[in-house]
Amino acid sequence: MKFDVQALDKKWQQYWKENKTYATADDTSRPKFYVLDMFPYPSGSGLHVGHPLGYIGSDIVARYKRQQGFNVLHPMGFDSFGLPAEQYAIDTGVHPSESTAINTARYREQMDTLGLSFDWDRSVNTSDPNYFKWTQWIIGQVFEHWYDRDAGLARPVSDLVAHLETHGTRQLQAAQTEGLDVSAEEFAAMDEKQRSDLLMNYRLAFRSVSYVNWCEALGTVLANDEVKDGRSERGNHPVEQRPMLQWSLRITAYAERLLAGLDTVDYSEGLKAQQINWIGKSTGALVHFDIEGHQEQLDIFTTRPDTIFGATFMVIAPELELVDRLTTLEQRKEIDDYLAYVGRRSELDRMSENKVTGAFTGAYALNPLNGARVPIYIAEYVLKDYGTGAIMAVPSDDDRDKRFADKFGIEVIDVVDKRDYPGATLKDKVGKLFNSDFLNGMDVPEAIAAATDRIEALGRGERQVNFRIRDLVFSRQRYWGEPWPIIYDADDVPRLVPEDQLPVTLPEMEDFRAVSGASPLERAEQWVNTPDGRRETDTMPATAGSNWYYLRYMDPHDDEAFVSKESVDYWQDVDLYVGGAEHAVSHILYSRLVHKFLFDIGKVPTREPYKKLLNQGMIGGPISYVHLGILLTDDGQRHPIWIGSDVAEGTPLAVAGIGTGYLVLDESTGTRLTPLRFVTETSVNNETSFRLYHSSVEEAQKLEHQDAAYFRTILQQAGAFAWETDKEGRPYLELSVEQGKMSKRKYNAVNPDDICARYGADCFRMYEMFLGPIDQAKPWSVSGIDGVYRFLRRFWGLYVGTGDQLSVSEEAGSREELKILHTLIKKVSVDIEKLSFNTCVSAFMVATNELLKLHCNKREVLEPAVRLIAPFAPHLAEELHRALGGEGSVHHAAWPAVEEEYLVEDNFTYPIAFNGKTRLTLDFPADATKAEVEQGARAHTQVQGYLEGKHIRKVIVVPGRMVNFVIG
RNA sequence: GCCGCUAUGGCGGAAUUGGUAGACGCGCUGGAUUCAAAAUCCAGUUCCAUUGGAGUGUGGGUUCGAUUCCCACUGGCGGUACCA
Repeated sequence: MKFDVQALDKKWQQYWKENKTYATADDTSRPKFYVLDMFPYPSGSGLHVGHPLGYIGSDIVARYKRQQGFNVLHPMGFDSFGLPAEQYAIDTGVHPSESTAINTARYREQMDTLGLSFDWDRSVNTSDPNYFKWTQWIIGQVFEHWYDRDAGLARPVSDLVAHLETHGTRQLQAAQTEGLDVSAEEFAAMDEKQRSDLLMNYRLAFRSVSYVNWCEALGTVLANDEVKDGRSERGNHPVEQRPMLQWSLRITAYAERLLAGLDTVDYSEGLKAQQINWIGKSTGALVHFDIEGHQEQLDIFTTRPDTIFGATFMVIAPELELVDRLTTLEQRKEIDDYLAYVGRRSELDRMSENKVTGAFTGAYALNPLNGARVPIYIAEYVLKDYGTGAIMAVPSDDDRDKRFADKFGIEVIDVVDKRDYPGATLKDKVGKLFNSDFLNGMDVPEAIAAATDRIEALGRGERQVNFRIRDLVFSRQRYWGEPWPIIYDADDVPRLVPEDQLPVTLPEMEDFRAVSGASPLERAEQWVNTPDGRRETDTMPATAGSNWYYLRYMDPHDDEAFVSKESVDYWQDVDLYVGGAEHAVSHILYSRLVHKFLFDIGKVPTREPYKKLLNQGMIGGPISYVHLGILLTDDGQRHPIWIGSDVAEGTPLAVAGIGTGYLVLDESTGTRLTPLRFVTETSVNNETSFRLYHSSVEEAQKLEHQDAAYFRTILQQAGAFAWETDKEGRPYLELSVEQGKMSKRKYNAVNPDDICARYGADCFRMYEMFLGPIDQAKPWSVSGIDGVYRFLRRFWGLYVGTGDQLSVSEEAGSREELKILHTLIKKVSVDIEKLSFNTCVSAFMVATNELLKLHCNKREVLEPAVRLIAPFAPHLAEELHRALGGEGSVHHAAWPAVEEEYLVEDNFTYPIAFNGKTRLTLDFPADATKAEVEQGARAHTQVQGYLEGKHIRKVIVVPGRMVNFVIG
């Protein structure tokens, strides 16, 4: 038998596939363990070395649990609906289903190459009609339910109708789009359409006109998490806010439960914090202000009702309809001008320049506590979406209000005395109230309660909890997604497609382009027009399929339900979920939402989908390309500079030898930045800088290249750079290398296949684990993989002699050898549980080195070692296991048990410290008493040398730990 | 700004949760083997000083003893941002 990694990989991968070694049994007698990886979107570029990090980690856990006798569910599937495949189709004419099938096959092949133990018979694919039938079914259920705040759960819409028939909206505590007041009589008088519209106000999947993120370039609306810095996450296109009629999911109904549930799950603090942030709960009060000369009131939300006596003006969001009604004749022009200005400002403008702007409406509100007359302004710093879209402004205790008051010359009334809290900022909730009537002398927290009590007593408001989270916009004007299972009848009443008619599949189309907000599906006339009415033409976002997929794996071929009751009762939830932190907010939050909904309607037995979540760290690649940017210096000069890829325009920079300024558009090329991609050839592993030679710039210019035009500009401007000369006299620039996320776009992706082909899958797996803690970000570097390869060869060498013959002896292992084995068993078992895979690998190395030193070849020691390494190096372990005569696959062989007796030490080596500094070590029997150790240590000649001429103040002896002499 | 994570040799990282800092691996140095190279094996490798000292981003503190706990900073990474 030879150490031929390529042959071993091939042999055993083939065997596992043919024998379905990793098939999950429907054996409910054994305890279950569910290890799940976030399924990938199968992009055209395949896996890079960053992907497998999590897959390998979860695979190790799956194999370990399997060997421990758990019935392990470890599936993999594909999130195959989504924008990129559609965009690719538009660009190339290849149908998304075709490109998806090709990419999926490639991913599967790459995963098999890594020796991952997935049960492929349970694989799911979100664009498969047999799968999305159930995505549509679930959304249909969401549509058929409303949220009862009294009961704290989702209830069928039929219950709501019953309530409306008897009580109208009275006593209805429902999550709703807007507060409505309808009596039972009025409800009874409504026709179908009116009722449908009314119910829409309460459905958990509902249609409404609201401001949404519209992306012109993609021709679709986007969810908040698909927008980064005012641009689309996919494609980096500008996004604007537009009022549109869209489907949404009422996630706000679940905000409180999504928050509370975080206490019951094992997620990292960082991840919990992100979710908490996103949900954004804040407790305060809703206060009604009268408006002078108007019937209606101005409602505001504040977390600081205590500062109400310092409210010297009100601000409302420019978008509110109220603005128009409040504006006086004299102020009309000013307000109209301001509204026009706001209309021109994009999200991007707002973010990049944070200016103080606003306009006075001419109207006045009346302070409900002291009747003070306060002017009402509009300003863009007040957001229409948060709270009521209006605030009482207290310039004495809020930075933004202060800036506004300063600019518009508005009075400031100090109401909180913060002299006792030096360093406290305006917003900190500390200090004593003054200038505040009945609140005077109170501390802020007390005053908040007192002010709220008074406001409630006067009927001028009530306590309120506000959330930052917005309802989830759930329709897309795209082709490649699940069609909404809705048909509008002749009266335009939306009706759910009955279950027996699901799935609603996509029509075949030639051209998927969305035209000005109209879904491409609208052009599929035959498909749209059904005997029952017109089909909804919007599709669902990619998250629709991914937020419940973990349930489908439990019962992937069920035709009767998305998951059978028996299956979900057995598998319950995911024990360990592994995936990238980039999905920390959206994906996890949305699947928690859907899970809670399914819990409410009795379809799942657990309240949370994922017990424990592990975010693997990103493996960065060196971004070995640079950009040309233009630095506009403070003196108005423009200088070309080299910058990293992540520097955005407008960034202030200080460049040595040039000066300070900020980055501007490269007008000569009309692009934002100019990428230089040709430097990738340079090996930049482990370097912090690399040399860009002038000659390579010239060469690149000659290439047939999409960026060729840019290179000319670069050469023209190259003179501005500080070229240095190397030993051979060639001019070069010293450029820094930055680490960044691997992606095809950045030309820094490393393909795992190449590494597996060269070193074998086992080596690749162990090397990725050896890189460091799995949850930490780290740069990819191939240096060091040789060390792991050498280790595997040495490990192999324990079993197989120089003549490629098995050289294992049946002789009993020595106590020393068995100690090495059992130390290893303990270390690896504990560390896998801790998900500390890097230390497992080094434990294997240590044990191997020690056993080699002892020339150990005893079966008693080596046979269990094979079972230990099996989760890490499955191919090599399987080969050795069979060679040793093992029955069946090593991956079903029992995990070795620790025998503590071998770990007991006769002696303990005590560190002997003087004033805390360790100077020497001494051996004493492990069971020596404190006094014995102290006596023995004092008697030692070397110790006496240290003690000579010194006064011993104290001796600390901790048995089994250390000895410390405190001397002076 | 706010939130979270993080900082240890030339590099990736380890340290039983307050008890021998630098495990393991890379790299480097020297040696063996070889005609030679690769591969392999052996020894060394935190820094400074020929004995001894210093040392886990910085400054303080608690302790017999601190990489670990507390306080105040600084840098890096990630998230988020007129959220009232």
